[in-house]
Amino acid sequence: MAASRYREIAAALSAEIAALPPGTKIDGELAVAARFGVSRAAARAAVQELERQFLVRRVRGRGTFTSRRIDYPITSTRPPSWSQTLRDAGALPRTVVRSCVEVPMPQAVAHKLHAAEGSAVWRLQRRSFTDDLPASWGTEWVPAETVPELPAALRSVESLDRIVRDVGGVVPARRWVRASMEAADGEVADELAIGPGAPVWFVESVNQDAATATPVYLTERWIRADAIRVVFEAGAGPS
Amino acid sequence: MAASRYREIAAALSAEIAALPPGTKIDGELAVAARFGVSRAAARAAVQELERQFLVRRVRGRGTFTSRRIDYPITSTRPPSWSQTLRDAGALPRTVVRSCVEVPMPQAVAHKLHAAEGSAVWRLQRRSFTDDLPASWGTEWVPAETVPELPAALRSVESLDRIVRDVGGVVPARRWVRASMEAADGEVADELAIGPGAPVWFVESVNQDAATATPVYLTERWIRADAIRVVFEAGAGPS
DNA sequence: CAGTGGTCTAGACCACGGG
DNA sequence: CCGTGGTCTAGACCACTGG
Repeated sequence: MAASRYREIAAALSAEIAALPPGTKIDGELAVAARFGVSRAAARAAVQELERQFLVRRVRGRGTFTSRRIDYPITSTRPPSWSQTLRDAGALPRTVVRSCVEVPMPQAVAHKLHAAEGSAVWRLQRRSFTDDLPASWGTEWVPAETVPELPAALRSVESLDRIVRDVGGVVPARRWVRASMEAADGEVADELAIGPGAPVWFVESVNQDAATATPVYLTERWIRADAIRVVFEAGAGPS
Repeated sequence: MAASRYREIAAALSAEIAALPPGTKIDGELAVAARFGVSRAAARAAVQELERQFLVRRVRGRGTFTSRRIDYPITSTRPPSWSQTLRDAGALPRTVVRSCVEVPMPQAVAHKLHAAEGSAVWRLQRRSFTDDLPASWGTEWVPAETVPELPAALRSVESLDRIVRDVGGVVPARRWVRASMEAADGEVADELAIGPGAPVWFVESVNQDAATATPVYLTERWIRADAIRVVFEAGAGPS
């Protein structure tokens, strides 16, 4: 079963930090090694165990900190807004635009949006943070006719959901969504500041106007599994 | 970036094993250490990297083997049959009954099945294997009136979907499903033969009769994320 | 600059599985 | 019995962060 020193230590630390608020700095590897009288390698194994269980987050040069996962529910009823969903969960979302350029719509995107291939579309690449930690990275495809001045709009409002409501005059709702868990590879791992192989979500979503059922925009988003607890729910509720 | 010896080794091994059929035995830690001229710890780190990326599976006493994840799509259209879904993906599913007892229906289950609390229900606990490797473990709740002789039926047929079709005369379809990724804790880790903290799915599903829309049974299932690639899809398809 | 986590070495003993 | 992976020690150097 457990019966290994580093798991005992992990369990002890786990109990200690359970009540601490997220973001609290806790003992590092050397401190744990000294306190429990083990080598640094064993102490490291214990702290890595906590990291695998999403209980702590470690940053080289800074230290080890208590952590929590933010719930991110994906359902047909909830509006597909990253910022709103995270605020509802009590987190502080922040989104940084990496690039926003107008390009001819690729075939694959046109197919999903029921739009004409080659028509003008904004390709928006953004990184999102929760509580100042990188959590998500990906691309949104917004037809230029829906929001002609997207870069300008993004300077005052971070939420794409809000922009298409206010400027485009549509109410986004999920039309189709697909999600799976993957191991982060090179580019994704870099953008999310995690090691390669760390678990990440890949979520693809086509959003439509609630009134007209017309596809409005497409998102392709990678999400850190240690930062966000994606909960997928579909069908008639159990109640 | 990468720039560490063990990641270089992991990348080299990854390329080597890419073409091998799943289940092929490959070099162990000592062999890798000798071949690349590094310590066993570095070789171990490389092989663990491959394990995190779901490329190999390691078993103490036996060795390291190439691996693959089986796609397990969860959609409203596909029938909620574990065995059929896995066979469609080209895997060989096998299910072993751990226990099957008739109990009074708990309140939480009754609520989800729209049934009377305390009425007779089978509580079926099973483990499932794909290609003879443990992949899933969990509980199914089947009202006794639907399948009065469930233990007898299970002796000849493994698929619960098939049994309720043939004996209960209903056609199961997903009514409601909820899924999230968690870190395996004690009991789950034991049943799935993985270390604590390994990534696992928790999938809860209420299935109903396609014709009458009456809830038929409830499943609560833990799934090894390294063995099964769960893909959810909801809403009107992109095509 | 000191402290952190990331990597690495060269050993060691153990539990487990299969011949 | 031997080979496997799981755990552990006692060191070491490095890259990165913060003051």
